[in-house]
Parts: sequence; structure tokens; C-alpha cells
Amino acid sequence: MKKRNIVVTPALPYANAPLHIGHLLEHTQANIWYLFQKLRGHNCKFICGSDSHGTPIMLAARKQKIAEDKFVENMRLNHIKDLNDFGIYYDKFSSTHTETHKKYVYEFYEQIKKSDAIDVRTIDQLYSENEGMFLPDRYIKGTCPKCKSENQNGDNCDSCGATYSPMDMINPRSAESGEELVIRQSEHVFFKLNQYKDFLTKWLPEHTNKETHNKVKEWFNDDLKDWDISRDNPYFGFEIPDKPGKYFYVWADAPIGYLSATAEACAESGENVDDFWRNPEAEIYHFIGKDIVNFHCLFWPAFLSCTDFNLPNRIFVHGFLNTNNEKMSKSKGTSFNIRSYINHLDPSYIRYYFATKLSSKPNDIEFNLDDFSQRVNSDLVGKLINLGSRGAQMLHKNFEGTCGKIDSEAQSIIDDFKNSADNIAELYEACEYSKVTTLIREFTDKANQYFDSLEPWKLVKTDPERVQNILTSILSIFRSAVIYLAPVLPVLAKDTATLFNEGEFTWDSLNKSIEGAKLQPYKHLMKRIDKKQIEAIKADMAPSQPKPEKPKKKKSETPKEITIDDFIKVDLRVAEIVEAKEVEGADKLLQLTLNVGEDTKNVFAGIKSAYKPEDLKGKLVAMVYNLKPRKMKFGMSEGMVLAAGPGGKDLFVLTPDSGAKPGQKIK
RNA sequence: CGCGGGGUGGAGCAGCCUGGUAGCUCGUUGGGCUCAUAACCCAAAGGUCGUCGGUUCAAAUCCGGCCCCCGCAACCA
Repeated sequence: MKKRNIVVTPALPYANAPLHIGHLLEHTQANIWYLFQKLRGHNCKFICGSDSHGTPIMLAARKQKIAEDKFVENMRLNHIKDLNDFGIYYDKFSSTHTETHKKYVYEFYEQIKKSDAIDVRTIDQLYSENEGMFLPDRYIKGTCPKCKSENQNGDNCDSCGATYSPMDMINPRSAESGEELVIRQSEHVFFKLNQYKDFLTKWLPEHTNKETHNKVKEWFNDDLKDWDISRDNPYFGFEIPDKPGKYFYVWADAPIGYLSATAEACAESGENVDDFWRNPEAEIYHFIGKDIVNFHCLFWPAFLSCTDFNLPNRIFVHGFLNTNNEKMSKSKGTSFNIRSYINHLDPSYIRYYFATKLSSKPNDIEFNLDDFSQRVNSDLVGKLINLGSRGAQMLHKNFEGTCGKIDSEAQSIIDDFKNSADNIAELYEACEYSKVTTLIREFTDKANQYFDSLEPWKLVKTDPERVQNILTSILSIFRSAVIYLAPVLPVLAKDTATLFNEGEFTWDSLNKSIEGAKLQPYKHLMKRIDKKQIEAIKADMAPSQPKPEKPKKKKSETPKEITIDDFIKVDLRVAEIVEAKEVEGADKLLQLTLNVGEDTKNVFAGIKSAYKPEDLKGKLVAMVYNLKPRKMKFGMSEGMVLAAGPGGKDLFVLTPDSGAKPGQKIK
């Protein structure tokens, strides 16, 4: 087999916070792929680093009163430690704040300029005089120019969904300090992305999965916008050589880190980085989440096509982790810190579990702890490890740990398994890990069945030689399964190699026979997950704030009986509609201003289909006064107006009898 | 009519491209075994494959409408 030069990278994690379980999914996925290539004997580099630049990091460092470079270095070491604890080791985990990286960023800039892909023009921007800097959109709040909702984000309105430039906002302020911002002009550097549209349209379908391509096609419907790749001083990043006081935008420099970190790795190992990034035979694979598809499927290949560096061979896109079909979240108590995991459980478990769920598709992945421990306990320990356990222990008890020959009845299973090698290799190559684990489980099932059907624990009294062969056979299957799973479970592979008195497994180890081999004394290779360990993690998962009641909007279940105590939790009040108006862009909603005695509430009610705004004005209605305010596209809704009916035109707002006053409690 | 993904026994998934009696693991129930980590083996119960319609001798699979779920800065409160 020809030795391939391969670079494998996950996205560079941003160095402003510790890693979470979602990062771990991506790094595990990439790590398995890398270990597979190594197992096959290829020259594969596993490359990552900290994405170290940008305003958020600058501000976070200032807040802690330490220098930016110190701040990102601390975070880099923190990330490396977490990853190492999960058995993930990089050939190089660098940073985008290194001299090597700076050199490459400048080299890219030169080549991009030569490609006539740079445009420079002056734009208006919001400036904070107190901070002495232009503020990025995410640090700006203000009143929406469209719907006049206050306290909206700098680039879009949560309330009416309008997108706009922060320049168009009414009363733009600093989100941090509330300071009023002023308009200043500034010169910016743009990358003319659209001139690569034809290239990208052609290139993309062959280099990522269909689902991702479908999503990206959306952007090809129009011309691609120029991309602003510069930021003004002060900025934590690299200054643009011919634009003093201007810096490269963090996303313009981060992907180049894949290259510069490889260069650093090669410098350390005495190899030539060009063998990985300029040799047309070399291969590059990126693993990313579906949230950063635009950077990796548009900007990055466009950048690279300006240079003489290789384009990636494939961009593997994964989904997010869900629990109960919801994005995992700490505030909901469905996520946990990866430190918490490592305190209670073996990393091999989650590597295996992720592998059973991962495919080449960007589907979200369902993760819950009960499924997790069942999967691990039954598939991994109950079937696979059990095979080694029952085989090795009986072999020691009766045959001093010495293997015999392959039993003739087991030969067909063993042959089938061996013949699956190419198939399994292809599945790894295509990132279809779940199919790999399923296939291997089928063989461990067959092996356990084969073993039970012959009852060697009885047979040993009459035909010990046959039993020795039976044990040899299931141990052979066990060993092959472990080799196949070595990319997923490197620690198990190492321990199993030791058990068989062998050096580190390679893919070629599959061809080696264990007939006559002498085994080391058997020690448990992996323990079952104890319920207590799962309970311990669940305890750590308890949400920091009291869990908000999940707004179940399920079918028309018969309501459960409640007590009077439950009922008085609901603060129902009489309210007067002082104003009702249509909401621009909303099909179903009316915006109501409600007088509730001393208080006024803004409520969006889905009653447009049945009521005209002018009919509602002055009406008394019943409302839920203490409903938790909810952020909607058009603004905050601070309550709920009660109505009956199936919907559509048949919708009837409840009104109190005459005499009731706004603000009165309903009980 | 914004985009993408999805809806298959209690849970997690495969099958759909290339139509032909609904499959895997877990869980449940009953039995067996005792080499093995309360592991393993055998058996049973449990699904009109979201829904309505179309094509076909035949539809989970192909086509169309609708409903629902998830995510995407994205319309019950």
C-alpha cells in the first residue's frame, strides 16, 4: 500500500473559554480518523491549535487584567490538558499567535493581493470614545430602526427580525457600558469573494457531504458579498503590513493556522511542510461543526485558491449533541463539564459511544446518559470484552495460557471477519463509524453464540484439545475486533496487545495468527459502568438556576388534576387593552398594550385571524400576569391573553363582566 | 409557500438511492447455562414504518398534498 501524507484537523477552538462536550465530539471524531490512518501505516499529522485573536479575547484578557498573549496561552494549556485526559494527543497543538503563523498570514495576504482579490474602501462605523475603539456588532445595543424595539442587537432585531447595519440603529450604545456611540469613518480591507463563486460552485460538491452542499447552495443564489477582513486598532491580532493601525480579522487568520501549525510540527520532526501542503499527492481533511460551514466551505477554499497551497480533500461536517431532541445546555441541566466526566468515568466509554453515533452526515446526535451506559455495558463490555475475558481466563485455568489451533467450526466466522477488513477500512475512511461498530458487534455476537453452543466448560472434561482450540478461536476473534476498533479504543488496543505478548497493533496485525501464542496473565480490560457513576454525573448536571418549566405543547392530553396550590401559582388579572396594532411581517400576531392597574404590559397575542386591532381597543380581558416574559421575533411578550376556541376565525377572547377594573386579581 | 435535517415496536438506530412477506442492539417477560465483569445463550410479547392521496401486480422504499419535531439570528405564550 502506498504511504499517504495526510493532515487531519478539527476546527481551532476559540481560546476564550474551556472546552465543552461538543468540542469533545469533534476532536474525538477527528482523532479516530487520524488514528485509523496511523494504524494503516500512513504518514498522518494530527494538527490543532488555539484560535487566539479577536475582540472577545482582548476584552476578556483586559477584564482579568492580564496580557492577551498570557491569557490565550493559559487557555491553550487548559485545552491541551482536557484533550489529553480524553486520550487525544496532537502532533502539534499550536496557536494563531506565533511567529510562524504571522509569517504565513502575511504570505497569504501577498498572494491574495497578487490575485487582485483585495478591495479597500472607507466605511462608516460606530466608535466608542470612552473605550477608544470601534465596537464589533456584537458589542452594540440600540433601538431597532424598523420596529423601534429598544435594547436590540447590533446587527439584527430579536423583535421584528430585521437585519440592518448598526449604523442604522436609533441610539446605538455600547452593550457593556451603555455609553452612546458616535459615527466615524474608517478604511477597511475587503476580500472579493464573488470572483471565486464559479470555482466554489464546482469545487464544493465534491469535497463535502450532500447535506452541507444543499445548505451552501442557498448562498450561491446571489452574488457572494465582499468579506471585510480588517479590523481597527486596538485589536488583538496581526497588523496588516501595508495598512498601519489595521489588523487581520480573526476569521481571516484562523484557518491559516491549520497550515502554520503543520509547519511547526514539521519543524520539530525534521520534515518538510511542503510535503503536506504543496505536494499535489498530499491530503488534507478538516472536521468542523455545521455552524462554521461558511468559513470552511467558502472563504477558506477561496483563500487557498489564491495561493499555491493545496485545497482540502474533504470537509467533514458534524451536527450538535442533543438530549431529548434538544440542544444540550447547562442552564437546562442537560449538559455537563468535561471535567465532571473525567472525574467519574473512563474516556474509552465516551469514545466508543460517540463512535456508535457518528456518520458522515451532519445530523445532530442524540446523547443521553442512560442510553450511553446501556450501550457501553452491553456492546462493549458484555459482548466484546466478555469474549476476551471468558477466553483468556479459561485458557489460563486449563492450558497455562497457551493457545492451540483454530477450531474448524469457527473457521468460517474468522474468515468472514478477516474478509471484512477492506469494508471496515472504507467505512473508517468515509467517517461511517457507526457502521463499523455495528459490524463488529455482529461478529462478537456470533462468537459468543458459537462458544455457548459448544459448551466448552463441559467439554473440557472429555476433549480438552478441542476446548483449547475453541478458546483460541474466540480469542482470535476478540483480538481482531480490538484491532479493528483500535482507532476508537487505543487504550484497549494497547492492553490487548500486551495480553497477547505483542507490540503495538497495526492493520497488518490482522494477518497474524495467534496459534500457539502464550498469553500474559489476564487482568480486566474494562469495567462496566456503575449506576452510581452515572448518578454522580447527573448530580453535577443539576442546573445552576432552577430549571424553568419546559413549555410542553404536546397534544391534547387530558389535563392532570391539580391542587388549589397549583392554581394560585397562576396570577390571573383583569387587563384593559389600551392599544392594539398589527405587527409588520407577522401573520398571526397582534401587539397589545395592556393596562393592568398600575402596570403596563406588552403582549403579543396570536389572535390576528379573529380580531381587528380597532375592535380590541378598550376591551377588558383576562390575562396571565406572572407568565415568564418571552423573547419573540418582534420583542418581549410579557404575558398571555386568555382566549377560547379551536383557532382561525373561531377564537374568542375572554372578557370579565362589567364592573371589573384593570389590575384586579382573578380567583 | 426561507433553508437544511428528520418522523420505523418502550429507548437508540438500520433499511429508502436500485419497490417484492419489517431488521438490529438495548429494555420487558419466560426459560437455559455457570467458562465469563448480575456477564453469555435460547424463546416470547411488542410496529397498519407521521398522515392523506397517487403510480404499480406489489410502497417504509417512488411521486404529490398535509401534520409534527430539531437546527439554522427565523412568527402559539
